[in-house]
Amino acid sequence: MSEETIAIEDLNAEQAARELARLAAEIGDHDRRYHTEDAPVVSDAEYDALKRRNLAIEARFPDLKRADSPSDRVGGGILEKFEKVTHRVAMLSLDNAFSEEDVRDFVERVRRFLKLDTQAPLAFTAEPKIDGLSLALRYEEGKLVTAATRGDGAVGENVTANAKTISDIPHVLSGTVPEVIEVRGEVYMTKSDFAELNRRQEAEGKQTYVNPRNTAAGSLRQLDTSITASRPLKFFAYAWGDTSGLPADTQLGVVECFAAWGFVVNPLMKRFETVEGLLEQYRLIESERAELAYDIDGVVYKVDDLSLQQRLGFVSRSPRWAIAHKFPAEKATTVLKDIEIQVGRTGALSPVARLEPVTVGGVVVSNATLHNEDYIAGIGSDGQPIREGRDLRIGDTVTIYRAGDVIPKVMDVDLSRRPKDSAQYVFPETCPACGSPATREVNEKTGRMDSVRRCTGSLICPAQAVEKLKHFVSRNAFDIDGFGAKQAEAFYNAELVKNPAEIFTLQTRDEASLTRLKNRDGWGEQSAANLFDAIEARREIDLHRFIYALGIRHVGEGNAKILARVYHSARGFVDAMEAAGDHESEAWNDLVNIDGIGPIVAQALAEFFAEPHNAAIVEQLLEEVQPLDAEQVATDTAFSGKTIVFTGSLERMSRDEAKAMAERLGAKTAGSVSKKTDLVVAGPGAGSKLKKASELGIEVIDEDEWFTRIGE
DNA sequence: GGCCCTCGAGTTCA
DNA sequence: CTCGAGGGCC
Repeated sequence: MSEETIAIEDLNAEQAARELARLAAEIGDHDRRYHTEDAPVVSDAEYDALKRRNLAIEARFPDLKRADSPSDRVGGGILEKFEKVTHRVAMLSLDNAFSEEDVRDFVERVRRFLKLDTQAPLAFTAEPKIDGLSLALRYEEGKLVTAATRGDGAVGENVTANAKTISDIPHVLSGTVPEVIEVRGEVYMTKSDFAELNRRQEAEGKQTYVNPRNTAAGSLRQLDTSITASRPLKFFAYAWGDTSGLPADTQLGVVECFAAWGFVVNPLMKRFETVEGLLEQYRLIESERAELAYDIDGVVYKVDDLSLQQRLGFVSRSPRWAIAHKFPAEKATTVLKDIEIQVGRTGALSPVARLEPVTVGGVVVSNATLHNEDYIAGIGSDGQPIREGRDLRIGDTVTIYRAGDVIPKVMDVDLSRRPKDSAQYVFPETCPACGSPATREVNEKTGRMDSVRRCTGSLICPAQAVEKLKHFVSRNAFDIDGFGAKQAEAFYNAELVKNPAEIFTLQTRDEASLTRLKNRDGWGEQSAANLFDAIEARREIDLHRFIYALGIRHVGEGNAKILARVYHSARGFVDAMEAAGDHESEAWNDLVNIDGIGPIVAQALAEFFAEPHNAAIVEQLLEEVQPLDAEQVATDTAFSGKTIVFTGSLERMSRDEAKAMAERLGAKTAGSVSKKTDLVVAGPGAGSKLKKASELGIEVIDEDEWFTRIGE
C-alpha cells in the first residue's frame, strides 16, 4: 500500500473517497478470512492499522463515510470499558467435594434437611463441570438483551456485544419462552481450537496463550468486539437466574427446554436416583476426560426437583442443593531451589518457595507459599505432624499442586531424591530486612504459640514501612490513582515518601526533591502534575477508609467501618484511642464493649496509638487530609446517647442493619449487657443476655416494639 | 469450653 | 482462595 499511504492531512476529497472504498473492501476481505475461513493473511496489528486509518479518514471527511463503512460493522465496535451489571439473582459459587465420602455426606445432608428417610426417592443430575467462565444471558420476550460476566457474583460486566459474536448463543429464542429468562452457562474454548489458535500465533511470531480457560476469559473481555468475534468461543447452557416463570419443574427439564430454544447443552448431563449412580457417572466422565473436546475440572451434582431446591435454599455463598465433585488436583514434581523470607505489613515473616518452573494445571508456577516455619518443618497448625514429619530442604524434589486450582502449594517431598549434603532449613530468628529479633507470640487465650514469627522492629524495619505504605494506597484505603504498590515501593526507595503523611507534602517539598521526582525514569512535568492531581483528589476521604489505611493490626475493612460508625469523626476516634491506653479509662471500656471489637483488637488499637511515632504520623496526616465524618447521627431522638444491645435472632432486619439503624438515631450498640446498657432488644432464642438484663433491671423489648418506638 | 461465622492477612498468575 | 484467629453465643 505504498503509494496510497498518503498522510491523512494531505489527502484531497477524491483521494479520500477512493481510499475509503479500498479500505472497506480490504477490511471486509480480512473479516471474511478471519471469521469464517479462520485463515487470516494479515496480523492483528496490520488489521488494526487498516481500521484506524479508515476511522481517521472518516473523521476528517465525515461526508464521505460509506454506507458499508467497516467502522459500523457488527463485530467491529470498540468499547471504552465495560459497564457494570448488577445481577438480579446473585451468581453463586458451588461447594466442593473432593472424595466419594464428601459426596455421600452431601446426599445425606440433603436428605436430613428435607427429612427424607434413606428409602425415599431423591433424584440428582450429574454433569461435567466445564472449565471456562460463567456468563448470564438475559432474554426479554425471547430476545437477548444483556450478557454479563459473573464478576464478584453480585456485579458483573456487560459483555453483550461480545457474547453476540458467539455462535452457540442465540440472539432470539425459538418456541414458547417466558417473558423474562436469564439463561446461565459456561463460555469455553475447545482444546483443538485453542491449539489451532496457538499455531496461528506462533506462525505469526506472536506470543502463544497458556490455556483454553484463560484464553476464553481474555477473549470475552476484549473491548474490540472484532477480536472476540475472531476467537472460536463456544457456550453450554446449564442454569438460570432471574425469570418470570420456568418452563419445567426439574433441573433436567429446564435444561431440555434450553436445548429446544436453541442452546447447546452438554450431552453428558444425566439424571440419577442413587449416590452410586452419581459416582458411576463421575468415574465415567473422568475416564473420558482426556478425550473430551473441552477441559473440565469435575462433575456437578444438583437436586433435580426444583421445589426441593427451593426448600433447601442457600448457605452463605452456595446453594445447599448442589455440589461440585472435583477431580484430584493436578500435581507436578519440581525442585525447591530456595526459600525466601518476605516481611509483611504487620511484620509477619512468610517463607516463599522459589521453584524450578513447572507446569501445573496449565500454568507455569515458579513460586509457592510455605505458610510459616512449622509448615517447612512438617508440623501442622494443630501441632500434629504433616508429611509424617518430613521437613522441606533447599535442593529437595517436591510435589506441588494448585489448591482450588489457583494458589500453588508445596505438598510433599521425595526423600529418595534428597541431596546427601542437604541440611535442615533454619528459619531466621531475626528479620532479614532490618535485623531486629523476630519472635513468635504466645496466644494468651489458648497458651499456644502463634504460627507466624514477626519482626519486632516495626518502627525501623524498611520492609514493614514499604508494606504499610503499599497498604495505605491500596484500593480499599486511599486508592490514589497512579500511586500503586509499585510506585509506593519506588518512592520509598528513592526516599521521596517514607511514611503516609509524606505523600501529601510531596508537591510542596523542596526544589531538589521535586527535581529528583521529575527526573525519574519515564517521568516528567506532566506525570508529576497528574500524580499531584490524584493526591489532591484524596484529601477528603471516608473516615472508615482513613482508619483502615492506618494498617493497624486486626483492623481490616470490617472493623474500620465499625469504628468509623461508633466514633463519627477522625478527631473523636484518635482521641478515644489515645485515651484507651489506660485500661481503667472509660475510653477503653467503651472500646471493648463495641459489638465486634474484643480485647485483642482493642489492645492492638490502644498499642498503636500509645506509640508516639504512630501518633505523630497520624497527627501529621490529619493536617494534610480531611476524613469525612461518618454518617451524621441524630442527637435529639429518644435514643441519643443510649446504649442498646441486640440479642437473639432478629427476623425483620439483620443484626448489622439493626445496629446501623440504632446508630443513625444516635445510640451506641454493644455486644454484651452491662450496667451501662439502657435497652435490650431481644428476639427469639435470646439467652444469657436476657437473663442478665432482668437481673440488672434493664428494659427489654422485642423486635416489633423496637420498630414501633422508632416509628416504622 | 466448644461451635460457627466473619474478618484479616498473605499469596499466585495472566 | 484458603487458613487461622477473633468474636459472639450457647
